[in-house]
This record gives sequence, C-alpha cells and structure tokens, in this order.
Amino acid sequence: MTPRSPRPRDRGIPEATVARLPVYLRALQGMAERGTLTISSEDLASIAGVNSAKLRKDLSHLGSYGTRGVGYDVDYLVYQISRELGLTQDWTVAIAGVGNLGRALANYGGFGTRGFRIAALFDADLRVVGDEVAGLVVRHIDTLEDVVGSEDVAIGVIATPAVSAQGVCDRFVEAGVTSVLNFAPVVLNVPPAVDVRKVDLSIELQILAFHEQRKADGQAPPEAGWIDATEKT
Amino acid sequence: MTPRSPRPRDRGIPEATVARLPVYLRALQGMAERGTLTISSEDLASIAGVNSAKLRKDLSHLGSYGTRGVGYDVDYLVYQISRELGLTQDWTVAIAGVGNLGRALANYGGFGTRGFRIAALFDADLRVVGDEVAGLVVRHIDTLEDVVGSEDVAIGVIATPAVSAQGVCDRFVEAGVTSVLNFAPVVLNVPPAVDVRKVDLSIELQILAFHEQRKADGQAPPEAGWIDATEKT
DNA sequence: CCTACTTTGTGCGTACTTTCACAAGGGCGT
DNA sequence: ACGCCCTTGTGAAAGTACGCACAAAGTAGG
Ligand SMILES: NC(=O)c1ccc[n+]([C@@H]2O[C@H](COP(=O)([O-])OP(=O)(O)OC[C@H]3O[C@@H](n4cnc5c(N)ncnc54)[C@H](O)[C@@H]3O)[C@@H](O)[C@H]2O)c1
Ligand SMILES: NC(=O)c1ccc[n+]([C@@H]2O[C@H](COP(=O)([O-])OP(=O)(O)OC[C@H]3O[C@@H](n4cnc5c(N)ncnc54)[C@H](O)[C@@H]3O)[C@@H](O)[C@H]2O)c1
Repeated sequence: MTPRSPRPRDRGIPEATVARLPVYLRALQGMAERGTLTISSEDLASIAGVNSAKLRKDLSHLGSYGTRGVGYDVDYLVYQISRELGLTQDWTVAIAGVGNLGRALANYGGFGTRGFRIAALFDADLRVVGDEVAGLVVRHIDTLEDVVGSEDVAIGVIATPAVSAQGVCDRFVEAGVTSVLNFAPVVLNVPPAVDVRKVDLSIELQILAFHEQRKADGQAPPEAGWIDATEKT
Repeated sequence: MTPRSPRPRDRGIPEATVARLPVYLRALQGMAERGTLTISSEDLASIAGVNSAKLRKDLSHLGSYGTRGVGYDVDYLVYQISRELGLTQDWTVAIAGVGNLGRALANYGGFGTRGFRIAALFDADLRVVGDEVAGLVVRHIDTLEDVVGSEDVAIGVIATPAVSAQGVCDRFVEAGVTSVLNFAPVVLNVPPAVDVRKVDLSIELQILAFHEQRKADGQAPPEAGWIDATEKT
C-alpha cells in the first residue's frame, strides 16, 4: 500500500506548513533574483520571519533538499516548493463581482506573474456587463456555467456583496469549481470536496482592535529586541 | 495581585478564539436585525460554521453569558463580544498607498459601520496627492507623522507596493501606531509591541492551488456530509 | 413542588504545532 | 587522508487547539 515510489516526501503535509511555503518561496525568489546561490535555514528563516527549526521541519516535509554544512540551493528549493504547491502548472481563475474590489483584483498584476491567469470576470449589473476591465470583457453572471466549463476554471473568486455570495458560490460549485476565494463577509456553505478560503478585512481589523485595547488596558507589554512580524493567525 | 475585580473573564483569551469572535459577532448582528431574541449554541455554531462545543468554549472565555435550557440572549451577547473586541470605542485608521487597492478600501463602506473610521489617506505620487477619494483628500506621505499624531491613528493600513511597505511601516511605528494591516507581499519587521496582520492574496491562491493539485493527483479525499467553510488558516 | 426536557459549561483524551537541542552528515583546509 | 566546523534533519518536550460526552443548571408543564 505504500505508494512512495518516486519522491520520498510524504502525502500529508501539515496545513500550517502549507500556509508558510508561499512565504518561503517568495523569499527564495527574491534571493535568486539577487544572485544568491545557497542559503542557510537560519538566514531564510530570518527573512521569512519564522524560527529556523520550524523552517527546517517545514522543508523536511518535502524531502531532504539541504546540504549539511552548506544550506539549501536556492534555485533547487524554489523548484521543489513550486512543484509542491502546484505552481509548475498554470491555474485559471474567474472573478465574480466587478465592483471596487473586483476591479482592483482584476487590475492587479501580481497574480499572472505567479501562474494564476484570470480568465473571466462576471457581474450581475447590466451597467457593468460588457465593460472592459483589465483587458477582459465583463460577462453576465448567467454565463458562468458555460464559461467555467469551457475555460476550465479551477479557482473562483467571490467579490460580490455578501447577500449574493452564497448564490454565486453555489453556481461555481455546480459548475465544477472546487476552490473558492471569498471576500464577502459571510460564511460559505460548500460540499466537503470544495476548499474555501476567506479574506475578511473587517475581521482583521477587529482582531487588531482587540489587541490594541489590551495594550491600552493593562500596560506596556514586555519588550525585548526586535521580532519579525509573521502571521499570528 | 489578582486584578479581577469587575468581570469574571480571564485576561488570556486564546488567539484562535479571538479570531472567531468577529464571525460570531456578525452572525449575531444578523440575528438581531431579524428580530431573534435568543439563540442556542447549536444554531449559532451552525451559522458561524463551527462546532457547537467550540463555540461554547469560545464564549466561556468571556464569561457565563448563556442560560441553560434556553441559549444566549442575542443582544447581550452582541454587547459582550463587542466589548471584548474593543468595538465599544471607535478606532481611527489611516491608509498608505492610494492605488487600485487603497481606493477600493477607502470606498468600502463596511468599515465605518463597524467602528473603524478612516481618517487619512497617504500617497507618495504627486499625481495622486490632492485627489479626493471617498470624501478625503489624499495627503502626501511625508505628512504622515503629523497627521497620525493629530488624528490619533490607532491602525495603519499598508497598501503600497512591496518595496515601499517596510519604509511606510517604519514611519507608522515611529509615529506611534501599534497595529498594522499589511496588504503588501512582504514580511514586515516591527518591534514586539506592534501587531501586524497581513492579507496576502497570492498566498491564499497558492494554498488553494496546493489542495487543488492534491485533488487531481490522488483521489477525492475522504469526507462525509456537508461542512461549513470556516478559516483553515 | 416535582418531573421531564433542554442547553450550557467544561473535564478529558486526541491531534496538531512549535521549539529545543543534538547527533549525524558533509564540505573544506591542511 | 584526516579532522574541524558548520548546518541539516529530527526525536522529544512543551504548548495549543479541538471535539466528545456529560453533569449541572435552568425552563416548562402539571
Ligand atoms: N472594497 C473593499 O475594500 C472591500 C473590503 C472588504 C470586503 N469587501 C467585500 O467584498 C465584496 C465586494 O466589495 P466591493 O466594494 O467591490 O462592492 P461593490 O458593490 O463595489 O461591487 C460588488 C459588485 O458585485 C456585483 N454583483 C452583485 N450581485 C451579483 C451577483 N449575484 N453576481 C455577480 N455579481 C454581482 C455588483 O453588480 C457589483 O458590481 C463585498 O462583499 C464586500 O463586503 C470589500
Ligand atoms: N490590487 C490588488 O488587488 C492587490 C492584490 C494583492 C496584493 N496587492 C498588494 O497591495 C499593494 C497595492 O496594490 P495596488 O494594486 O493598489 O498597487 P498600485 O500600484 O495601484 O498602488 C500603489 C500606490 O502606492 C503608492 N505609493 C508608492 N510608494 C509609496 C510610498 N512610499 N508611500 C506612500 N504611497 C506610496 C503609489 O503611488 C500608488 O498610488 C501592493 O503591494 C500589491 O502587491 C494588491
């Protein structure tokens, strides 16, 4: 039953590790651009804002790609992480809701450069449908099923108002999309085979407010040196 | 040394709980608008997309605000969570970087309604400085220190390009801001007394890609029934 | 007042995460 | 060819988080 024929790495990479791999990847790509050939776990961890033991353990889930006494080959590690994350192929993205946020997303260049191709924009508002945004013509939401099928959309982005989000999500799912990125402030209900990730700015602000209040309440919390700000999610 | 005079709640609320309180709060506010007076942990958990035991344990960190056999009083719980999160006061927010994203944020109405007042917009581009966006005149980034001081800004939002982010962050911190929400794809370095939360769309997409690849590789992962999509952060 | 029923609050086992600390591996200088 | 020194990879410990299952507490009805 052990299907570990090609690579030594295990099937099960911890979720916490997966969430950090993109951070390492970005740091490594920066190093590569600057011409660095190898990097130690200590240095990379420092750039990525994590503990070096954590970094090593994270990377150990992919395999033994380091060289003791030397560190990691930057290019090789970039490749391994990219492959692990599924970035050696391109992914097709569709955005539903072309308002303030949807437009910002569509116009953002940082996606395409990382292997995410925005293939379609949808909106329900007839004043918006037909507009050209970021080189794409906004389609009517009712064509979602057709387009998702023909364009082979893998990831659906929801940037509609909250009330419409569940409906749009259902349509994405019905059309075969199994990954959804949700910006609307609602909890989406999906079948278990579908992954949903949410980005919720109000929640982020509220978490900050909580800690801000704590600082004000008590007193100055203990201090010592500088730390790196990583996700405290 | 036990300063637990007024409320029974403990000083230490788990981070994971804090991150969920805003979700509960939103669900409860929806209930309140619809005129619901009380709600059971089971029902609220279902709406919020969490396990009911988890919900009860989360709420128990604030105190014993439920009534056995009945549930929780919606209005009372809204108040308690709001107070815990520090939403009984307004928080002043400043946004640095008024590009695609900064504009979307400034124009977004969902902040003000939740006690977050956008007090200032900053940009470095002289073609942008002076523009009116969402009723505010964009100020030059070099006035940041003055404005943050006079407006008593508590939260700084960074929506500049990645290269400028650390510099802008440093200025916020120097000016006394101790909470930062970062949209730029870089790891910010801050003193320990400062909280940073990041929103990184590329990372979210890459995490989705990872799971998408897994689905394609192996087979449908084991599951059963419908689940609610909560943060898997 | 007493019984039946509902729902909270939490003790406890399990699983995941982080961090420490160090043996083992590998390069490099001599 | 050898030994030193650096850095990885990983056991083990400590810290968090989760979710089951149930006693306790409260409501409602007779
Ligand atoms: N703008 C922000 O900075 C921001 C911040 C946080 C959260 N959000 C959330 O993101 C979402 C979008 O925000 P926005 O500011 O872009 O809103 P918006 O009102 O500017 O845009 C929403 C767009 O969705 C379209 N739409 C409505 N129903 C639709 C449907 N059923 N199918 C397809 N399209 C539909 C509308 O026509 C509109 O163009 C909202 O849920 C909002 O709460 C936005
Ligand atoms: N637009 C999106 O949907 C999106 C998505 C993901 C991430 N991001 C990130 O958010 C940030 C902003 O994205 P954007 O699309 O709005 O970029 P943008 O280029 O449209 O806007 C950036 C703005 O920041 C200003 N700026 C540059 N240097 C500055 C400085 N030192 N001080 C103050 N302002 C400065 C620029 O003048 C410009 O107006 C970027 O880091 C980007 O990677 C954006």
